[in-house]
Amino acid sequence: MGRSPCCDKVGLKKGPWTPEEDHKLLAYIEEHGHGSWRALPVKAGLQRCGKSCRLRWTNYLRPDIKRGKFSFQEEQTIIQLHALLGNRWSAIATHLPKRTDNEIKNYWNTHLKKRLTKLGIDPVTHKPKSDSLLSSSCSINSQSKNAANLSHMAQWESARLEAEARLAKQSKLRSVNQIQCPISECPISTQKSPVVCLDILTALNGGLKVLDQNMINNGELESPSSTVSYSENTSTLVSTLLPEYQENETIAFKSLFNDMGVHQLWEQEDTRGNNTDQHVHENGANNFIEKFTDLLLNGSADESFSCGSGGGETVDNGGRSSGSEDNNGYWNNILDLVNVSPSNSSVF
DNA sequence: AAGTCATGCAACCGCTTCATA
DNA sequence: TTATGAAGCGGTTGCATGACT
Repeated sequence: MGRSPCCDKVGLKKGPWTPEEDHKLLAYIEEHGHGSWRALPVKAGLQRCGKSCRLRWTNYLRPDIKRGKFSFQEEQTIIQLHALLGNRWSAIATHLPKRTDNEIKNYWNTHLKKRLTKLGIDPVTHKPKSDSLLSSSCSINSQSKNAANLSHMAQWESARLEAEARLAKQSKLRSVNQIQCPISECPISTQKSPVVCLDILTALNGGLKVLDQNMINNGELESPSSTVSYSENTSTLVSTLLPEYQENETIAFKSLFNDMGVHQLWEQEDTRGNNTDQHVHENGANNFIEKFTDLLLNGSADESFSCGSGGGETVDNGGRSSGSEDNNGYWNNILDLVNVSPSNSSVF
């Protein structure tokens, strides 16, 4: 509610930090930790507001910050994540260790946004400004199939990234010594639960893709989604998808899935209508991930899931809409375009 | 050499979210 | 439940620097 008044105080210095100020801040935090940012400037002998100190520390002085040119891999990651998450720089930064949200934001605004624009791609929607970019080299039919495939893959990836970001956020809130699965009754041993939970989500994601592909290959379905995979017996599914886990862990997860009613999440979708309807498949898939991640993180499926929802657009906080249903199918194409246009080419 | 423009980045501003009394 | 303070976040600004004329 109330905005911090610290920066309104007269007599506080603004503008660029001097090396002396940096030294004072660094020395204080190294010795005492930052504690309350509001109280820090006085204790550290700085004529700055706490907010300014926090910013200087998090964006510049923190020892775990990587500075310098962004690698090609980092650029790819930013573009992918921006296509999925929009201008949620802090969420994007969680996937780029040692880079700050401010640095990523600046790099996007000064480099990547312009690069996409030059390539004829709208940096907001991540859609080509003209469809000709996508249709020039392939038939409309194969294009639509590819788009459907990419869209489906992107939705899974979107859900996975969102879950990862949320797990990362959750993990910050937990004590280092008390890492445990957000589900209070999680039957898996606590020492590796968060990682295991993310592994499970990732494995399910990857496993379902494999199942889907197998079915497409076998001519069992045309769409990139699988009704059968959704209604697959949960125990079989877990055993199939998670062979790397010890038997007792797999059993525990089977039990967990059944206790949580996860196996019913797909069935709820499947029983609503025609199973051959691709839209139903995708909704089912998204609902599964949505509810599953919510169950993992909150123990409830009530909270709306903002990314990759097959039935609607993505709206993040502040009303910035990124229209993910349409967007998700495009970012692989975008990356393909960017990938063939290296930073040092004349295009940039 | 001087002036102008473009670029990159650090820092600020103001709003939102979260925690707590 | 509400009010408040603190922290987080994203948009924007302003300055330093380099390129260009």
